[in-house]
Amino acid sequence: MAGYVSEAVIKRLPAYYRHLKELEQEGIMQISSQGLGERMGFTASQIRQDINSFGGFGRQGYGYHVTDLRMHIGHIMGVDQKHRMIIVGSGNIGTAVALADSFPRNGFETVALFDNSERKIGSRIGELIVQDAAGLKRYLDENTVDIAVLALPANCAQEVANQLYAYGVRGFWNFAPVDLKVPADAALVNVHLDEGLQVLSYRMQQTR
Amino acid sequence: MAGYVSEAVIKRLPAYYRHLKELEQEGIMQISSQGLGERMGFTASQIRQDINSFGGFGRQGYGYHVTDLRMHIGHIMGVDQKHRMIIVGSGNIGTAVALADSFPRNGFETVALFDNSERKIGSRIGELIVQDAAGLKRYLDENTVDIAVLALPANCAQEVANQLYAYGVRGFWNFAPVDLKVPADAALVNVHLDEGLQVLSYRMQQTR
DNA sequence: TAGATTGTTAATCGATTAACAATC
DNA sequence: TAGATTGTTAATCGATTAACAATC
Repeated sequence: MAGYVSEAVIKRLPAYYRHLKELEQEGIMQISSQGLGERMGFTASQIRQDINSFGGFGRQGYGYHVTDLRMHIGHIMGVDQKHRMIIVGSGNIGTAVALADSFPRNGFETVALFDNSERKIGSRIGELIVQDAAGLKRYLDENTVDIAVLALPANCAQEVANQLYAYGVRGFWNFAPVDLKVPADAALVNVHLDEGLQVLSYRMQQTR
Repeated sequence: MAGYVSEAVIKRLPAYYRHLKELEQEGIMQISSQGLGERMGFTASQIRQDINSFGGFGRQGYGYHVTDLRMHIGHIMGVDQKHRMIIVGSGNIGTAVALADSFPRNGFETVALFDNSERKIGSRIGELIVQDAAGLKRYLDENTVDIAVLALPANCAQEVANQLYAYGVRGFWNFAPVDLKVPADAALVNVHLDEGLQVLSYRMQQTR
C-alpha cells in the first residue's frame, strides 16, 4: 500500500537500511517485525506501520526477507544510484568529507573541490587538487554534479548556494551554521554539528 | 511555568539560541513571538508554547528581550559553562573536530587527542599531539574530561565507549555509524553523517 | 492444518496550531 | 487608557501503539 511516506518515516529509513545491512553481514536472511524492533529499539507495530507506508514487503507467518527489504529501502532512498558531489570550501570539514572513504563506498563520490583562498587553490587533498571557486560555473557547465557540499563560512553560504542553484545544482548538503533556503525543486539537508553538541550539553545537565 | 521540556522543544533550543545571537549582532534588543517566528519559520503560537515550557520570559504588550532570552536558553542548555573534550580517533573526522575553531569558541575545548595507530601517535594536529589510546585511563585519572568525541570505526566504538564510561566519562559525541548504548547517567548524541546524505538522496528523487 | 506473523483499522498519545482572556 | 502581545486553554493534527482479522 504505497501511499504518502511521512517525514518521520523518511528520517528512519537510513537506520533501517543500516540495520538490514548488518543482518545481511551476519548471514541472517529473514526477520520478523518483532525481531527487527528489538534490534532497533522500536515497537514491532511501528516497524510494520513504517514498512507498510511504502509497500507490503512482508509475508504473513514468515516476516521480511532481509536482502529484499534492504534493497527496496535502498531503492526508495535512491542510494542504489551513484551521486556525484563537489565540495565548496576546503577547510576542516570540506577536507574531512573529501578524505572520508565511507561516502564513495556508499555511492557518493567527490569529483571536485573548490575554494576561493589563494593559499589553498592548487593544493592537494587526497586524490583531488583544490580548484579556484571562480571556475565553478565553467566546471558545472562541463560536468554533471548532483550534490554540492557547502563547507564554508555562514556569511557566504546562502550566496554560494544561490549561485550553484543558478548553475543547475539541485542537491545541497550544508555544513554552515545557517538554515539555507533553496527553491522547491532543489533538495537540502542542513548539518548543524554545533547544535548536536548543545543538545549533548543539555542532556548532560539532566542526567546529573 | 517551568515544567517538563519535551524532546521536540530541546532539539529546537540550539536554533533559538543561534537566531537570538544573530539578532543581538544586528543590534535588535526586542522581538515578538510573531517576529521571531517569521525569522525562524515557526508559527508565533509555537514560539510562545516553546518558550513557556521552560519559563515565562516575555512581557505582555512588549515581547521578549533578546539578550535576556538568549542567556536564559544558553543557561538551560548549559552552554554558559565550559566543556572539556577529548577526541578518540585521529582520522578525518577526529582531525576536523580538533582543528575546528567554532567548538572552542562556543566553550567546547578539546584538551587531548588519542589514537591507537603507531603511525599516528606522536604526530601533531593543530595544538595537540596525538597520544597513545593505551594511556586513556591514566589521562582520565589525572584530568577532568566532560565529553568524549568518538571518531573511530563502528566495530570498536561501543567497546571504547564502555571503557570511557568505566573511567568516568559521562558525555559522548559519537560519529561512528552505530547507535551506541550508554547507561542512564551518561548522555549521548549520535551524529550519523551518512544518514543525512541518504535523506538528501531521497529528497532529490522526490523533487524531480 | 496449526502457528506465526503480517497488513490494517482503531485507540492513544504527543505535538502543533488556534483562540482569547490576562496584562504590560 | 488603548494597543499590543503574552501566557494558557482548547482544538486540531499527526505519529505511535494496540488489537485483531487475514493469510502465508
